[in-house]
Amino acid sequence: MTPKILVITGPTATGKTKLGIELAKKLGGEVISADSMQIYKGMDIGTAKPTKQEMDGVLHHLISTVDPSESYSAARFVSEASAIADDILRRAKLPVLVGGTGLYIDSLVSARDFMGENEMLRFELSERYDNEGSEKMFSLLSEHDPESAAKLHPNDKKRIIRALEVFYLTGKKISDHNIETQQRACRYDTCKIALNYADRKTLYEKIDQRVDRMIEKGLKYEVKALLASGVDRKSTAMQAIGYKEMAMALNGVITFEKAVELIKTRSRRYAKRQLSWLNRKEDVHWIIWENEPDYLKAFQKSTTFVKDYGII
RNA sequence: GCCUCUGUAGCUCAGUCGGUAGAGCAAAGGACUGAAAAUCCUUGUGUCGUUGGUUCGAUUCCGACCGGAGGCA
Repeated sequence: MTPKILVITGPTATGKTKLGIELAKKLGGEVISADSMQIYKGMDIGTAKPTKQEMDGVLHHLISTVDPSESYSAARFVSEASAIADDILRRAKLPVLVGGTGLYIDSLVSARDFMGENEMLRFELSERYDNEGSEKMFSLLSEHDPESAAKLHPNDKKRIIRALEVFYLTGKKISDHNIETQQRACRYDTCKIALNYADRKTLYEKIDQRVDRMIEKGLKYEVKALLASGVDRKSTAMQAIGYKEMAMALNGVITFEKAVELIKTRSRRYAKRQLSWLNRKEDVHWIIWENEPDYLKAFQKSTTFVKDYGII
């Protein structure tokens, strides 16, 4: 029988962390973070990691486990998170997957695997893309893997390169692999709960407020420390919203005020992308806040979802 | 008080030698299979400050008025 797990997701600044902790506490669960940036050490304020107090005795996994100089990936998340989830289940507890990184969540629950990589090859392909042009590389992909090419735009450098990388590395088409994995049985049965605000404006206000709070808490100094420790500007960790902008401000490229403004608009756009990812999922139970989060109500609602699902 | 410049999309601005308008940013929508807080695609947004006049027709020309900026006193 497929094991059952609980998933708490939604766009940034909607209260996933808190609800996740409440539910884990009451249901005898442990939290597995599904967040591509909370995974990094030393990035606490800007990623809104829960503090020890906020965790309230609930065990948390995959937070601050990776050095910012390393680059994490969906593939690595799947292997680590599945091992942890299976261990939690073995101990007869409930894994509560909490986070906003949709690709990580989907990849984990659908038992997706990835087709291997070769950094050197990827680098060469990237060079060729820049030198020979997008159209050339796009038609190259059309030759080897027309199905993938049909789904991509010539400007989509990242995906064109990945598809070519897979082809040159394995001789197989990434599109075939994708179709095959889609037909595969899921690793977990999930009760998915997603949080959001009824009004887009309210969501954006909450995001703005949260950014202001991060600044107050000293995001600037966190980024300063990170850079001082030698983290590369181009590292995946430094692509995080809040970090790249603050790094630019510290470097004098933009003003501090401009950085704050940029962090806000990019966070809003990020939330929009998260929503567009989630909106096409049909198995999501939405909990919609009117103006302020009502955790008591959300907790009760979630409990009924979980019961209906047969998790408890 | 007088003179000059100025008022066009949410913002910054372009433009129409008179035939009701367009860029960037913001925004909205979408995609997403080893960077995903990443990356990529698509799309608008208007009483052209108000009010008279000239004209077949005014956002465009002329006048007045109301905002804004600067200069002279």
